[in-house]
Amino acid sequence: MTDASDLPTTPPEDRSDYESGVQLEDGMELRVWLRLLTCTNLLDNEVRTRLKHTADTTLPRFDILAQLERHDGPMSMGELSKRLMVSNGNVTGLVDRLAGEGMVSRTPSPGDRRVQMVSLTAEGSKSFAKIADDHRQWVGEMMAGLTAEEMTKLYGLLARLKESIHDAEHKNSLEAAE
Amino acid sequence: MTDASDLPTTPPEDRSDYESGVQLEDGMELRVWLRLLTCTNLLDNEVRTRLKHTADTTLPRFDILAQLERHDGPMSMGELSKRLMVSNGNVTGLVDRLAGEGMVSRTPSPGDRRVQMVSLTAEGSKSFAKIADDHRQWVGEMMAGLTAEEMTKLYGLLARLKESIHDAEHKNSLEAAE
DNA sequence: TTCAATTGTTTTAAGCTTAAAACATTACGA
DNA sequence: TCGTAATGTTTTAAGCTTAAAACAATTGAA
Repeated sequence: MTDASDLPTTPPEDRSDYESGVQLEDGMELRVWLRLLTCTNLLDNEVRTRLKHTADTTLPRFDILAQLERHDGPMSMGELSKRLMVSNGNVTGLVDRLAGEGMVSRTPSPGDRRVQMVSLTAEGSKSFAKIADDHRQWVGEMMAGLTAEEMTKLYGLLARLKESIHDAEHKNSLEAAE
Repeated sequence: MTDASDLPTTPPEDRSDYESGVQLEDGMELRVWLRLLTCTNLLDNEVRTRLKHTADTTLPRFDILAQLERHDGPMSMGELSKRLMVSNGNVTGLVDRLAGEGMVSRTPSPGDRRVQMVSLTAEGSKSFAKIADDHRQWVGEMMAGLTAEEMTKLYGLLARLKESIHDAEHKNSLEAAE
């Protein structure tokens, strides 16, 4: 647990604004995209920074703990990889580090000797609970400036965007298949 | 330039949906955040994939070319680093690779022997123009499902969110300074 | 039964990223 | 002038990420 004296004396530079380079001729699509990127990165960087300062951990490691907590019981490496939607090799490395920190433990599956089962240790579970609370609070703070109505509207528009992207991807893979 | 036969026969897995793990008790803020992350990653992954397939390059390298093109003339490593809002060491590596590909050239500054000036080669400039066009088109395609009105609303709400995050950051650094 | 295909995991090579240390050069004050 | 502080860049160490190769174990068909 780092105390406040470890924090930088000057606030970290804002490294998240992709909009500064918008050109006059750029269309609305590009502007929306860049602003989306800006917002996501502002939030993402803030969460990563706080995670580092308050819990000395990282977002990918937190994500592993979250999956294990949710699943409630040991999970195989492959299952973790699928749920987190990252490569197998990536999970191997992350679990290595978490095991080194005493947050998770690895045991070979009794049924299938290829399989490694991963589970939260007591410490890992305790640590996760604390971090998840903090995380929820941080995100709440960052969005405190929006009214409930604005959040609902934003949520809806993002759903529309998500659909639109999925459609475009689908069209694209049809073209590629020709 | 890779041809279509290099594309995977099965579409790449969707590795971008962070919303699958939303819990009943999660608040609206967390939901908005996760959907924001989902949309950004869908777009981001799609752009990176297409960049790789059509131009065999990466987003960070494209960003460097974009800065150089916009600036219209040689730029120092430090200036690049500031504009891209990434570390100096990062720029060193990226420029190394771009120079290896013949996209940019490095020349020592005549006035100050510490300074390295970077400029686009003819090939780099040509390559950038092509990629930038493609990029604009891709983003357009992904947002094609939104009406102009929806895009405007989304743009506005994201501005509100951006403000809200900035406010929260400001508050947080005041607390840290106590 | 045997062996080839499949499945689960780790390793490797490459790239992106940062912070901090190391280096090189310039600026500036005593 | 001299030496120290500041500035610009690169290097290093560490972590995240992927794709592809390597390994290990299991499955299933001949």
